[in-house]
Amino acid sequence: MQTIEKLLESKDIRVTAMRLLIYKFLAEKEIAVTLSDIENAFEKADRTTLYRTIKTFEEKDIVHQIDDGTGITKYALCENGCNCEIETDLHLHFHCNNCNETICLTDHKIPQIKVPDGFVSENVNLVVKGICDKCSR
Amino acid sequence: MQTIEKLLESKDIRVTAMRLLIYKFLAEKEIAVTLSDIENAFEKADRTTLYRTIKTFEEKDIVHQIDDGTGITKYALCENGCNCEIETDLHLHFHCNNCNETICLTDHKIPQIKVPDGFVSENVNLVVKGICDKCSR
DNA sequence: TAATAAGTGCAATGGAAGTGCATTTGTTAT
DNA sequence: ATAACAAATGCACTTCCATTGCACTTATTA
Ligand SMILES: [Mn+2]
Ligand SMILES: [Mn+2]
Ligand SMILES: [Zn+2]
Ligand SMILES: [Zn+2]
Repeated sequence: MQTIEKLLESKDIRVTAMRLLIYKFLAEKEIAVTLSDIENAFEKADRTTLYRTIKTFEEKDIVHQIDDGTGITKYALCENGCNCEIETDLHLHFHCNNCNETICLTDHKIPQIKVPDGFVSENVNLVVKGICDKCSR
Repeated sequence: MQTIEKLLESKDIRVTAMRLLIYKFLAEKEIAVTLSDIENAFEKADRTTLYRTIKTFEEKDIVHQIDDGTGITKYALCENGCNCEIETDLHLHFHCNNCNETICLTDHKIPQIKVPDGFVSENVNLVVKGICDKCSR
């Protein structure tokens, strides 16, 4: 779509074939993906390119990184106007113990967390683990 | 102390010199430790032994694992009667972006998190990042 | 004391993240 | 249009941490 190119340009990211493909791949995935997932989807491309593309997207706040506790970093597109710069993604993430998929619950914002005196909270990572909607029914 | 031996026995863990030492090491640390931390504290012992000791402790719910987002697994003693079996540690963890230390905030329980219909929450991992009390003053 | 099981040490493996450098592709200035 | 330059890509390699196989030692128990 035309809009993806506009989006990339608006974030000072040069439009390349690879970047468009990776963006589309992320956009049509409803779940967070690992680098290996991307690798498998683009077997012709080099791992490094995919890695650096994701890192570029991350720096420019197009994707955010998710640490769901599996030890493998996952990535997902940011919401429109998510402003990761200011506060890292404020929504919570759900990791399914059954299918091992991780999903952004973008409507579910992270509640205010109180910390003891002397501690300063800058951001919060909240991962709920359990059974996802696909696996529970 | 006598009590450590009793504790280990009550959890069906054989008492060995190494295990007592590692337990004591964890007990006197107020922060969560990495395997490397333990390794540095016991240079004479083999990495594998330390690793397996920690894993044994983990299985028997004497320590719990903490994923603070640094990519390196950390460990800390469970609270008395923490019952990790039922619900993984319910308290929140604080990671200091300055000194890189991670601490259990055992008094600060994780609030109830609502998830969408169809999702079943089994447990929650909550890591707050910011500046710790030692670094903020 | 012999048989057995558990604990420990050494070596090696595997997976994922990250980096250096050469090559290719795209942009900009002449 | 061409040359000069900068960014993107591909390949090889490295590092770091987690994990395992197997031999050896130490502790239990028969
Ligand atoms: Mn997300
Ligand atoms: Mn803890
Ligand atoms: Zn699922
Ligand atoms: Zn600190």
